[in-house]
Amino acid sequence: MTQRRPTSFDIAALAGVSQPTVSRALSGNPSVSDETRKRVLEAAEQLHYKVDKNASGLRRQRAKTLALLFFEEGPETAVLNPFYLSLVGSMVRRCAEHGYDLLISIQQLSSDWHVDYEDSRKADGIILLGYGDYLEYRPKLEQLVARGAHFVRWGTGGDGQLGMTVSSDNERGGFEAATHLLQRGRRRIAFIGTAGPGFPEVQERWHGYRRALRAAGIAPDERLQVDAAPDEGDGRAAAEQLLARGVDFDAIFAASDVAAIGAMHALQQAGRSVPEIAVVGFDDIPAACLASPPLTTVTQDAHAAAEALVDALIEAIEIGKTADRVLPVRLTVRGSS
Amino acid sequence: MTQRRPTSFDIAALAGVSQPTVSRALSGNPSVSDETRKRVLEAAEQLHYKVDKNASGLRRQRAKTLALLFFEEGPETAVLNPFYLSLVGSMVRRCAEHGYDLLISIQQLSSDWHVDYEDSRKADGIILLGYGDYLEYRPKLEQLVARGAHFVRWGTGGDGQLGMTVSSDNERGGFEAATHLLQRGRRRIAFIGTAGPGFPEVQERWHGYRRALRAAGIAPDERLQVDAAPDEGDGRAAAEQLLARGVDFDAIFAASDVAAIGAMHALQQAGRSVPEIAVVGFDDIPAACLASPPLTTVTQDAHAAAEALVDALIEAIEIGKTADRVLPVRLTVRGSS
DNA sequence: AGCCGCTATACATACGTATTCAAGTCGCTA
DNA sequence: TAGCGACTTGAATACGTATGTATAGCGGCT
Repeated sequence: MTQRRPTSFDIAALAGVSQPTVSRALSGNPSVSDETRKRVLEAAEQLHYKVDKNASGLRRQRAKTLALLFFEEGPETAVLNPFYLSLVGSMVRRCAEHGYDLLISIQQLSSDWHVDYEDSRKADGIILLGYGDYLEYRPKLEQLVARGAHFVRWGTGGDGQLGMTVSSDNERGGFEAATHLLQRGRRRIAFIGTAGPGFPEVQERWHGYRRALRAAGIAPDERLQVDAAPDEGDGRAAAEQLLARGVDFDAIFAASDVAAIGAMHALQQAGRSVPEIAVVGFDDIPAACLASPPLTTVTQDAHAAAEALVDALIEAIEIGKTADRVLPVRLTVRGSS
Repeated sequence: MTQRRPTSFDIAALAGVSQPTVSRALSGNPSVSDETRKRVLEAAEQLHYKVDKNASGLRRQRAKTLALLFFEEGPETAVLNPFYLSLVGSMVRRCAEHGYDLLISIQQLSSDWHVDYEDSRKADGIILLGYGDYLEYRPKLEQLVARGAHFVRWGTGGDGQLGMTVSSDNERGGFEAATHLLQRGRRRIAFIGTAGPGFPEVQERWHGYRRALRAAGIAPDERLQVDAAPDEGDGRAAAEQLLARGVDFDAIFAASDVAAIGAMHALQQAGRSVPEIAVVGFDDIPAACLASPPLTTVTQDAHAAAEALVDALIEAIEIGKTADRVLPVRLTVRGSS
């Protein structure tokens, strides 16, 4: 009943050739004649033959698989950042175009996450996605580098970062968001987000924001900045804190959409109208246009980001070429500003 | 520099035993003495040894990997349903607890998606996630069954469904949603969602909704039902159509959160206040509490769903036990009703 | 002493593929 | 016609693990 799965030997027998020829024919080796290749392909088709991934991986010492690794703070919740999730579909597709599979994992599963995939040959390279404190992970990244592992991170490039990086033009995004608010006549623009050294992306957005203010001749007011993680509750709390401080403000630029949405909720709950106090976010997560009013935000092109990450990693694996990539951002104006 | 990756032979040499003993020690075989096992584990630790997944998979004819397959309608967009995405984190964790990896894929990549993973031994089983027309996929499911493949679907159990199924108690959810609206004094409750035979979950929710109406002595009015896919645009269009029909209604029960949110937008745009026309959704996607007003909805426990899917599949693979599972739902009342 | 049974380990092998090396065929030239 | 290269194909082998079978050690029994 459950007949044995066909092997390359079965194909060989059916096509009247030897097993190595089958392997060559299927992998596109040019030394196989067209005539033979055709017979082999037909036989393979007929028996529903597929190359055994384990055997193939064992023989060539390569898994043809990438690992996608979420490393976020936060404990058991397993609620992943929506922007990252929006990358997943495009990543899978891109991997498939290159003939790779995509394994998915999250941090904390094993304290050895950083080497597990490489060591067990589950994956040929790792895509790291995570806000959070890079400093904390630095030793692990160093270990990856030391082992010659291939990996890309989404985040911030440049200055002494470890490994390859793909990122949005965060500084530019911050600049454009703030400039937009200035053009809307806002002068007292609050910033919600942790601009500390552990969060380089946020810091860059903050730099862009300040550059815009300076360009408009406005001195940044420290009382208008509140720390907040990319999290609805944090955004809400940040806005409440702003209100409690009693400082005047007519706009908010939040370093993430989820925080921006949380802030809008707090404002509305406090009886403040939102387009009146303008709010701009960053990311353009799917939920941004579901908020009400729909959130003006700095759009990161998720599709391009996903492809850039995959392409960068595969290039590193296959031809050893490593180069950071910075993707353009664009402002998407909606109802909240 | 790049020293060769250690194999079980290296561990064996270091621990002063043979290679098979290493394999047995690491896999917990009880015939290895504690003393020996300890030496082996130490040696493995010392050399950073990890079992080669390809070799192991080849030998045991099992990949210790599950494939997660999204099959949704819609073309290139690669925007995946938020409820499904919210399952991912918990699935990964559960897989890891069982010692499995999780591969991710989307439909359309290959017309052979339904057999690809099995045939190439990439995965030992498949988790299928997808709304949409089961009828269309039925032949592929039949092929999976015919080949003795292991798979679970999220959706609807019962009556002649193919393979194993894990689902929410959709009928109950529909009943509770409608009952809640009735208790809020609503009498003319519209239903947004395609209750046709191709969408069994939606149909069950619709049945529950009608049962609640009947229980309250209300005759369902066909003009209060509008088709809509789980999609913001469709929800918006559905609400607009309701308004255009000129039929009176004081509440909407939408078969998905995204459609519900779309409907709220349409209502608000038309100048209708939302808690006044009450809206209830289904799913409890992360964005549901970000909407404004926050959406009352039927909560499906994503964490439980994820674990049930993984557990069911692994049980089928490892001990051949197959049983459908139905998960309870609960109503989460928020501002929209 | 001789034998049995039990435990802990070693030996040998198979999983299915990809690749190295050798060999065969053919056409062509000297 | 011998010989040489280009082009195809086949034979042999290695990848690293897990497991069936055999063996060594050892205590207890008659």
